[in-house]
Amino acid sequence: MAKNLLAKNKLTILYGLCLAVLLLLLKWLELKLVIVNNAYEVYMGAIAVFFTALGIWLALKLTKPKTVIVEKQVYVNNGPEFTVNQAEVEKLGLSKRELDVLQLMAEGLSNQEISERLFVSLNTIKTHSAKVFEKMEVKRRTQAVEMGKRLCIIP
Amino acid sequence: MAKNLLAKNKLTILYGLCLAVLLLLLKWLELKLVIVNNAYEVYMGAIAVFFTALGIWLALKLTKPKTVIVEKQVYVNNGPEFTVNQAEVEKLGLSKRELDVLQLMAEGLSNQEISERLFVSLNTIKTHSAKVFEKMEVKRRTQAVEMGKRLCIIP
DNA sequence: TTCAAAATCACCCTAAAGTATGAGCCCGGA
DNA sequence: TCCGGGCTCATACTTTAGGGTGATTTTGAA
Repeated sequence: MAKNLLAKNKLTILYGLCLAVLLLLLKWLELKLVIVNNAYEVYMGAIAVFFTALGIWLALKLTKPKTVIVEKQVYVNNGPEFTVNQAEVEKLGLSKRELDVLQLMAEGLSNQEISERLFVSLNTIKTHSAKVFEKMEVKRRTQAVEMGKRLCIIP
Repeated sequence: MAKNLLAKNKLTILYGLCLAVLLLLLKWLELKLVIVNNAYEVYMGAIAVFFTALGIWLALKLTKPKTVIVEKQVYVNNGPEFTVNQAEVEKLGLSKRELDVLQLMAEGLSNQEISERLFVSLNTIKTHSAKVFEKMEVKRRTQAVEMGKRLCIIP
């Protein structure tokens, strides 16, 4: 957010500076060189071309790219032998404790029961589960368990 | 393709016309009105602003919208075919509707979503789920799903 | 040592899940 | 015809889950 504003301000400042420099240049030309009155149009044209280019450049720089989300199917094998898919765990960024909570969730325990099993408070389990849901991009514990099993994170 | 070219030419012509008109206007002003020499900068500024706007407009009109393709992975289970363990279902005494509800539960759906999927009210789903829990002798939906999978009642 | 992430816990509030009870409708079997 | 089971829905209530925020402590890596 802050960076974006900075970038925009940078461009605005740059733009203002360009204008100022151009005007100074014109003034200088007016004072130091012989300006034929008939050459007005040339200057006008030059300015027009320059600022058109600047406008185009600005537009190209400032327009946000449109994002298109393409779903890519990934097939998951769920053979009889279970081994924790460590790669998936790391990809999701799940910590040890979060994984513990997810496993106990998958066993059908309530948050209260999980907290008793792990010797921590109910609030702690709520925090962990919330983080799990956030990282796995799900809304409910049932979905988290579903996904966890598919990804071989839990048996 | 042809239409595209036509459109581009149209814009180019329009652009050229704009420039010509502007120059004519300036010439006219120069000839017919009193132009204070000190007002140069004002005209320059006006031209700059106008052509910058024109450039931005041109860029926005002519460029194809920038697209960034983001691949989102969707995990799909392609395990061996699943066959319902009918014997277990009968042993538990689960009705067809109760089995439907259990299956959708296993997919991580909320009671609300299940009710919408089956075109019945939320209360009906609550009744079904309560009966499922009673028949399966579990306390929570997560436990029901766990047991259902173990008994091969659901995939 | 210092810094960031992980882990812990609390409080408040809303949403969802689950419990209990009652009731109406439909269908197939006794 | 009557009965029971399955399915539907409702109301009222309690419990659990989940969201949001903020705080403290622990710990591991730079």
